[in-house]
Amino acid sequence: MTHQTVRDWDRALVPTGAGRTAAPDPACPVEAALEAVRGRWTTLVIRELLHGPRGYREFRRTLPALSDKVLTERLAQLTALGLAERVETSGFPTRVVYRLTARGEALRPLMTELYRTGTELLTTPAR
Amino acid sequence: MTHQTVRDWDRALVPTGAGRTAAPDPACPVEAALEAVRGRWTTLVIRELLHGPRGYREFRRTLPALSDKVLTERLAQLTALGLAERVETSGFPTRVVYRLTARGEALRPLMTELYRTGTELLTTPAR
DNA sequence: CCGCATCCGATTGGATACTG
DNA sequence: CAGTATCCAATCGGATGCGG
Repeated sequence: MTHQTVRDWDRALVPTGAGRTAAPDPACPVEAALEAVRGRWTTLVIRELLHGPRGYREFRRTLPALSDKVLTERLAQLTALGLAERVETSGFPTRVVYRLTARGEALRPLMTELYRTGTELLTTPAR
Repeated sequence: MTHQTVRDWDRALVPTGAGRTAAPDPACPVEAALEAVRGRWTTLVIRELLHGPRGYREFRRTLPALSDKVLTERLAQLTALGLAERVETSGFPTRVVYRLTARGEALRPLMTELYRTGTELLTTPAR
């Protein structure tokens, strides 16, 4: 067996070179995924969007303690990442909704896994 | 069909009451999972630990840009959450290693999923 | 109805120097 | 070797007030 730059355990855990970073790097898949759910309230906003399109005031209703500023920031963040989009209906009165893009739907398995892992952590005592 | 407090989509996405929070809450599984991977360099330290036990200087070698301060913080954080443990061998010279606990091993599927989702996000164009 | 602008206190993490 | 301690700049997020 010849020398290999990539060891077996390395391949299993980080299949591509992008995962073997020596420092935080936006090109690392793990960083990219975390970027999408980063910040307080972000996963809550995503959860709402996973339930379906939502108007601004619907967020304010289901997440009462979320301020205008942070909500605006989160929607801008998700929009900038191409995970959600702002849709303005052409009727009257004009209605604005935010909805997940196909890209945003890619977060569903991650959210499920976060939920599953978190449940495991919460149910198994730390010590 | 009678009225239900919990709708079907709700059950699928957030199986238990803990997932239907109206604000950020440590008791929410998603928050609990994110707490474990929170902070710059954290997933990199976890990745190293998923490869096996590591000494302090091994971290400094494989993650050269990681400062003493943050490394210490991350190891303390993971230890406090019961995800890693500090093991001091009784031989001479004394050797110190950090290794994942059984609880910490629970993060492996999450790391894999973060990697998978991130790869999907990086390979599908935002627009 | 759907936000944006500003202020400000708290948290974060990098740089640097020091210790058992 | 295996960390601590201190300082500081940047980021984050809550409160409040304004605007199309």
